Amino acid sequence: MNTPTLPDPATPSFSPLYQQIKALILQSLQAGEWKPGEPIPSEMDLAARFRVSQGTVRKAIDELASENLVLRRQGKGTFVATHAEQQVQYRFLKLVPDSGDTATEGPAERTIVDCKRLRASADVARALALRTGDAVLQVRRVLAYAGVPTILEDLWLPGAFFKGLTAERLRASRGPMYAMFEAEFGVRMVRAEEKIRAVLPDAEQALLLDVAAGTPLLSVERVAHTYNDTPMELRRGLYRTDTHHYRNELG
Amino acid sequence: MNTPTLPDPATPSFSPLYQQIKALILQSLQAGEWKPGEPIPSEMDLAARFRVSQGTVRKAIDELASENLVLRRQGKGTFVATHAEQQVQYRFLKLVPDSGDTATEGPAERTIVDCKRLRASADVARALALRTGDAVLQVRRVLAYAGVPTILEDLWLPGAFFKGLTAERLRASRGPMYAMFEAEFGVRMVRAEEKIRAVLPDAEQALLLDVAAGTPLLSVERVAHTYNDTPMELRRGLYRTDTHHYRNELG
DNA sequence: CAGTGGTCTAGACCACTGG
DNA sequence: CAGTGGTCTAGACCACTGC
Repeated sequence: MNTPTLPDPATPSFSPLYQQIKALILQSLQAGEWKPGEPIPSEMDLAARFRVSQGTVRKAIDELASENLVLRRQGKGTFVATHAEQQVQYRFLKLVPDSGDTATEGPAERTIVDCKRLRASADVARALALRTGDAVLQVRRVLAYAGVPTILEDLWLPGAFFKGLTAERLRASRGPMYAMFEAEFGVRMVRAEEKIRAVLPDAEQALLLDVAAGTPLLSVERVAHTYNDTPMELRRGLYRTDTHHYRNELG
Repeated sequence: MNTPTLPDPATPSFSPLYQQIKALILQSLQAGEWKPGEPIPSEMDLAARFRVSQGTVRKAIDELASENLVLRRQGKGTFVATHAEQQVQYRFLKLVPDSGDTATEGPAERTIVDCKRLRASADVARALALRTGDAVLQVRRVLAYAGVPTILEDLWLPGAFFKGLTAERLRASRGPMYAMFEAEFGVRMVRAEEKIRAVLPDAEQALLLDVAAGTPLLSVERVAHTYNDTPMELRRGLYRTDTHHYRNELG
């Protein structure tokens, strides 16, 4: 399966079999051969399909599982990961109540403030790997916990992938927004990076979050990616951190 | 190696061989059988020592490596992880310059403001799993980049483990503080969790960071742990985020 | 009970490092 | 060149799930 070439330290020209198998499975995931939540073929089946041993398929799937692209369940099978999971809902939201008790808090009350199509500004275009002026969708929403507005988010999506997304449709959907993106638009967020700062809100932001003008807030700028590291969403969040905090684990 | 018991779903009473091997290796790491930066025995040697196959040792070490307790280097061996590594120095510091160019920035200029022994307050004691009133060491320092004070940190260490740590000794040490902890006190930080908020500085903090009173700052409270999840440091950082930001990856 | 993922073994061979 | 970690195979058996 390796292209036989002369040894060349500069361009490694060597990729283990299981990496090649992983790439093939990744292609099928990306092509939508198996839908989110569905099982992929068993290790034995995949081994037969690719003409390799079960152990090699296993190692390929191990990596996909460690990247949260796929979910193993002993005795049942291996399933395409989804943001609609009950267990790991809101995988990308790191804001938790100071009590730590995210269970008792319950889900956020969501208010869509705005949802409109417009042309990408320079910085939005850069973040989404588009050209300035390309069509983008802009959404603004507020999340409240126990009636207290806590998160104000502006987000931008490439218009080409989200045709037909409206404020009504956002309001109608239940559960995580990323789960809706999977079901309605076939777009799955797989990885993201965030830049966090402390800022002061402008007048409009202060009003929406119901805080005084001088209240320090957490600014969280996120770029979320699909497969292939394609950026698919830019999100700028403002978090109140008087009753909540951003929780992070360092390994 | 397994204690044979009747199947009991409630108390799993089953632990795979490689987990047991991992625990044994962990014990040796903890006991200091191999020092930070040193190689541990080869997979073959460990397999012989524990009377298991190389593959089983391999899987045990794989997990230790994925938890950054150990570092594999093909052709050379497996080494006890250390904070003194040139590559991954400041593993736990997530504040980066907005340019992203951490290389050109160079190391921070460090100023030890204060270092004293005192008795643990209730909240410090709780974080460090001590009793209120136990001896702790308190350190305050400022980190500056290109002459601009950017980080103000207060940190607390359990006095029992850091006998003889003084401001002079802190000033004398080069490189990451955690590397010094390893070399001088045999304490290795392995894992940490951070709670992040946006706050306003008090007068003294504003002075030390050379910012106006109303400047929003990132408050980063970290609890760092050694092996066994023993908390060994409480650190409260204030970060300026006008030229830097806290960078986080979501998987 | 059959089918799935999970563990364990033994052995062969490959890629990388250093002397 | 010998020694290390890294890959790959084939086969046996175990634990978990659902029918």
